[in-house]
Amino acid sequence: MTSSIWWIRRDFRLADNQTLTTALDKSEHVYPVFILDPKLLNSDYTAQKRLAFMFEGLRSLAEVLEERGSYLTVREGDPVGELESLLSETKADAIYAQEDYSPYARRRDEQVAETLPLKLAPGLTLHHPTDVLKSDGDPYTVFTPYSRTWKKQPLPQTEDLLSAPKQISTPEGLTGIEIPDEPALDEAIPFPASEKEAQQRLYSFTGQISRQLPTFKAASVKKTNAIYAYDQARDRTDLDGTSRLSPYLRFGMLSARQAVVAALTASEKADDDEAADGAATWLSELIWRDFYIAILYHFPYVRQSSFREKYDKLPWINDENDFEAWCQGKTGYPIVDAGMRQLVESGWMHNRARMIVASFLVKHLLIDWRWGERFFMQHLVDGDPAANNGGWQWTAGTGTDASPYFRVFNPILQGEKFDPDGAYIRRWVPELGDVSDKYIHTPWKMPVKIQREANCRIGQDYPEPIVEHKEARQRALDAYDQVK
DNA sequence: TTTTGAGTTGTTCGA
DNA sequence: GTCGAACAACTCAAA
Repeated sequence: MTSSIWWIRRDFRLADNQTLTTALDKSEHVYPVFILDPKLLNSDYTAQKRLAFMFEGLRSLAEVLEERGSYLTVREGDPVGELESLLSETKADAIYAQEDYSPYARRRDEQVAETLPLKLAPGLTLHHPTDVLKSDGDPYTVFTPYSRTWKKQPLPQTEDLLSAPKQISTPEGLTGIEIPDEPALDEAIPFPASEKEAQQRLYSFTGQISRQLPTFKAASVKKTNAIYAYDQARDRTDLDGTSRLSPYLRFGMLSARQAVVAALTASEKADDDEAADGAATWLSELIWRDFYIAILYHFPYVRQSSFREKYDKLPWINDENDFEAWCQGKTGYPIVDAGMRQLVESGWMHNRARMIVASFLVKHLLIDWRWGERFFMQHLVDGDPAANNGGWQWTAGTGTDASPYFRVFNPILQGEKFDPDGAYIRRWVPELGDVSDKYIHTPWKMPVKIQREANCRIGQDYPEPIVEHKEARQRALDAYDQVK
């Protein structure tokens, strides 16, 4: 009778789970275990909303495990110590876990492996960070050639996806703690936390359903095939054009492989150029995810400093009041404030808005990108160290194939382009609710009479812009000039 | 080793 | 309103 432990970390799923499947192949009994790591529960980068999503996800996972004759055991403490006692309590002879590539996770897993039988399986990314390398064996630092090589590696097909096990045999008697009730996932966070929800969203977004996915009622899905409009619609903050799958990929309620297979299949079925572009662009986003995970794997120092050393010398101003205004969504630039309030209220921000607010913080306010990176991690349900760091360094121009220094987003123009009717702004900045289209992106230009009519007095109901765009732009260009 | 082509997501200015 | 060029130089990847 062999037993093993399935140590769940970022693979909250039963379908297409190489870790779980291996554990079931190699052993008769499998104990699903989750360990609450105090270091991750209480760090500077912890988000209460992300914890809430995680706890809810654990509850969902516990339910589906019970439907399959198993149960989830939750412990809290240092992973090495907890796993040691779990091994002795269960007499298991192996621990199976999905490999994780962040610096903290790698250090933790090395420590565990020093004394305990830890076996890692792939699944977080499509390709392992060491599987996509230049011909000389060095890692890529530019996305486009990386993605070319990524696509040349063997890609999965529908048949490769692993079915969810119907039965998991877990002997009774292992005890743990209750999954915490607090923080709770409130209704403002539009992400029900379950594998089933992830599969529904993948289906509604790509129109692809694979026989290996857990069953659900396809009839309940209304929106279909947004992936085919993705190329155009994804940038519109006022539309629902993105996949909204990031939290599910973050916790592995969806595997990278399931997402890639859906993208490739959708691509094959595309019947015009626009549809094909949509599927290709979404696949590209999935490759970006692998890319930034690989960057953090090969260059772990990016967590602390710029990918390019000289940019550590950027003359940041780091004004606390400016930062506070940004955090609260009170910069006086409607599109920036809408994005920040969406983040703080709902735990998620539209990708286009992320770029706009990030550019504003780094370039208009000359605040260190690490402040913004940390704030994002403190609020994002989908917060992932690799993607978040990569995105911030790209915006700041300090990273791998970064945004050119002279590319300073104009928050007015960005608003006009990507929220043309101001619907996104009015949704998240209620004090601008009655402001007309003419002034929605530049409310400070309203004459006093119009302000009164719009129930929005600038300086009282809604702030004056904290910086003037043209001046701030020039100040940013000068600052970046000093590094050159 | 040298050379060459290319690089996510923009803005501004002047014709 | 629309359009193309300039914004700089640098580093990377691959031949």
